[in-house]
Amino acid sequence: MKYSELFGKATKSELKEDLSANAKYLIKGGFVDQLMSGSYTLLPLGFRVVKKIEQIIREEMNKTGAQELLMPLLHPKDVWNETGRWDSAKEVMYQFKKDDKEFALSFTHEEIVLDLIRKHAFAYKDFPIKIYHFSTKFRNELRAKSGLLRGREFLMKDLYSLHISEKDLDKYYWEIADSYIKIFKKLGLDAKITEAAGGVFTDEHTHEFQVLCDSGEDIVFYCEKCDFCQNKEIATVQDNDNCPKCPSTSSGQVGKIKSGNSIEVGNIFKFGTFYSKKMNVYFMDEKGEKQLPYFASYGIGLTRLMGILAEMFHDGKGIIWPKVVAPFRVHLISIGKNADELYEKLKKDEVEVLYDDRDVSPGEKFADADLIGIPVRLVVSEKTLRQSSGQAGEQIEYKERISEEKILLNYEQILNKIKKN
RNA sequence: CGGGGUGUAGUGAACCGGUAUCACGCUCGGUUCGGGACCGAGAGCCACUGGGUUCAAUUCCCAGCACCCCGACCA
Repeated sequence: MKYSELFGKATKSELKEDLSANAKYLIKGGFVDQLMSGSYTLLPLGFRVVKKIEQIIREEMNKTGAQELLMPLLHPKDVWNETGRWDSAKEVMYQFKKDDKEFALSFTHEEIVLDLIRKHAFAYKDFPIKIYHFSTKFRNELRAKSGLLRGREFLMKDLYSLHISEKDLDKYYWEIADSYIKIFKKLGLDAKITEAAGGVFTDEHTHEFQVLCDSGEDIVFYCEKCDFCQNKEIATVQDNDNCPKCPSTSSGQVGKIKSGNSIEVGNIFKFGTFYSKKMNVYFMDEKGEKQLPYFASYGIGLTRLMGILAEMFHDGKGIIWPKVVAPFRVHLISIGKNADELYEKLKKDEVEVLYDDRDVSPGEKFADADLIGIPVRLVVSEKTLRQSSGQAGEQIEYKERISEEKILLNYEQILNKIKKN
């Protein structure tokens, strides 16, 4: 992609001081544009990041045997009345009337999934069912804030699974928990599985995936040694307590409880047969008897993840994207002379490259490259050309966003470095 | 929903009871070209909306709306 042709470029404009870090860098870098409070356009650059996150999640979901589909966002009132959530969740749900019919914009899909199941699955042989989609969620947050971290409209991956036994549900539930941890790890995030309250989803406790982060709005109590972690809202421990989960037999082995701000990056819910019963979802078991399937749902907020990554991985100059989600793999800058040839070569070798071919000053190109945060920066200039004389082949300056070190390499070396990881 | 703040050009700000200024950005020309270059010329704001006070309102007052921050609440 030639940067000159990209829609939604970085801006030199000053932004208001009180913006959260993720909003500031994502807006300044040309990743997103705010339409209204809690609602953002993903500009081409931001859309690429979200698509990368989506693909990582998709691959992990598919590995668990889940199947992707796409469900509607406009829902009739009836289906929400079946579980009583038309009323009980009306605070978060956008509800409206049109031509005397009542609708809601989707804030989740449990009811929709169950309606689907009762029309398409009847026998124990049809289970387990694991279906997911990526789609927009609308939630009437009392207060949208912190840029992409809490919006009223955002992208989410939601997975729903149905099982013929609690045991089978349990097994898959923890498989997904593992899968989530893997996903977050790939994104460079160390997420803690956290016991939490279920909100409008369930009265039972659920598991959230929390990432420690100063600007997070949740507070978690966690063990410094093991994976024990509880959300403050239900916490049974406090700072400096001995961890209840650590083996307490050998003294000195028990971790202390610490607390910290955190951001929720995912959430998994076990519903048992609660919703199936409300919605009359049954299957025939081996004995020909009607049974209620066990149900669970699992969510990850994609746009929130992009926000968290920007929030956590930046310096004073801009974002520092993890390689796996960076909008491009390489940021190519030309100074003085054009770098068209190198650009074409990289494209031919299937390296995702953003080529800043604009006729602007070197300083501006460097500043924008730092702001956009692509992992590798390549520079072609008279200077690198001069330094190439006597070398075998043309030398190109190579610099990683995370480091200050600049080195000169030839094309093959650069390709190796990029392809290596 | 309570508390606080802000609405003036694309962005950020200034001023003022007599319809508006600056910086950045943008356009054109020229000079530049390794860390947000320089010179010159230009375009661009019905001052959020509605009402009130006044000879006169962008300015003062009231209401509404929007956005931001704190809180409550929530994935």
